[in-house]
Amino acid sequence: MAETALRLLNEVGLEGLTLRRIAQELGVQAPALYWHFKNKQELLDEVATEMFRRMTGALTAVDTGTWQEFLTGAARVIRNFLLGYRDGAKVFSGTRFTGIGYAGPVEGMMRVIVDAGFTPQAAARAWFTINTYTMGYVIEEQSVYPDPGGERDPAYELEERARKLEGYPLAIQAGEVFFNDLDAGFEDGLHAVVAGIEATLLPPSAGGSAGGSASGSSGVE
Amino acid sequence: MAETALRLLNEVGLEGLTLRRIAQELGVQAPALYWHFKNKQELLDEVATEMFRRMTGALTAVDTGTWQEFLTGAARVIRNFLLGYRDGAKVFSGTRFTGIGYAGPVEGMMRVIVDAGFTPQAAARAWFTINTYTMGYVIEEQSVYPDPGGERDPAYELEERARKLEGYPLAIQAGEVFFNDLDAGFEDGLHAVVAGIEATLLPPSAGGSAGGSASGSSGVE
DNA sequence: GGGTGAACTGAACGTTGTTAAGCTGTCAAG
DNA sequence: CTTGACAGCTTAACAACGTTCAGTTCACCC
Repeated sequence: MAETALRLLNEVGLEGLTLRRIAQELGVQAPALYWHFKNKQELLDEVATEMFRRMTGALTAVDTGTWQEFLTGAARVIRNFLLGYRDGAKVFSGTRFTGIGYAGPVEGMMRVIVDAGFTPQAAARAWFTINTYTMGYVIEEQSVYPDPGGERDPAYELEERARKLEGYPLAIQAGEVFFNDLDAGFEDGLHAVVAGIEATLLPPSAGGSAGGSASGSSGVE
Repeated sequence: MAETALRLLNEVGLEGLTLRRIAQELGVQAPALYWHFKNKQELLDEVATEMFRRMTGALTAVDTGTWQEFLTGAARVIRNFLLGYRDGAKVFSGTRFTGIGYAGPVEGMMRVIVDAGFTPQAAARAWFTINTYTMGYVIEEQSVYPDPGGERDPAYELEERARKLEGYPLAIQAGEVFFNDLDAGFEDGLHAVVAGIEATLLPPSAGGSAGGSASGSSGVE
């Protein structure tokens, strides 16, 4: 059922994923879904959980040679999976997992990082930072390339953009860097984040340099 | 009008921001809005643009002493602004700017980074990476703390979480690190990203170490 | 073979984004 | 002064959405 919704997601997108459409796909009337879910959000949570379930297979197969290889490998797996579903990143980021099926995989991944010499706290920060970057990147990416393997959204045509931004050469160039080679862009940012984790979160004992914590900043405007 | 919608956003949230509600706030009937906007998405684009407009003031006032100070300062400004609006990050990430008002500020920020010794390409990557991290972080953050200055969403209660995840100590600890001190979490990740940018994107001439580009990876599953 | 409960149907409700057609004022041109 | 154009709005309505509720079907069990 979550499987059906997930398959449908790629055909109709997130905003086309209505309860009536899902029910139709199941050969059932819409209100029948309420026997299985409290509301639509709970259905979406189940969809996200199913996505994560499918991820974990590839995720536990990631090379755990060095922690750098592991983190970059894991980030690539996550990105590729999210890109595999229409609005994948949006669905994933907007929902909470159901059940506790995620606990095992999370524990395993944390284990790898901790065994590489990170404190549990630093490991969590490292993992969260990598995840945050990956999710943020794919959300942006999927608004430029809305469907998996499809064409660029016409609103991002670079020539017209360059024409409009005449007089702002760096802004034009920035746009071209953003929107042209998204694979390379992800890799560059990923390498930066991993290098930064080594420089600021890995305790000195394990080959890094510093291992500080942070200050606090707050207040709006 | 975009100002009205933006003010309303903080009262009713993104899902409560209906056309009828906005119209009511303006002392007008809902279809009147269609004289000014093609559809709701265009209205939301205008809202996001207005958010950015308000940001640029604080953004151009960021200390440009070193590029590190500038990037961390800019990231903090962006985060604080996004946190200032309910669902701010979601609104911001789901919409494209209207007009070309953003071009000047973008050009200015790129200028700062380029003047610090980055190639235009590396500057764009650096800026994009910082932005991606910040957006990703705040999206996650605002799903834990939905309204500005408000309380944590009850779904993220840590004690109950710890009870459910008994037997997965690292997963429990990871959750506590995630959800407890989000200011410190942002700062830690931000410092890591900045340090990584220095290590991988800043050309050797300007005091860094490496300045490589990237490979390509692709394919789903 | 009557009862129990899971799984579903049919009809309906309130709300949403959006469209179409028509009304009201302002203001310049004749 | 009238006329007409046009910006800006209203009223009415539409299809589609998430959701609720009362009732129906069907399998299984004592």
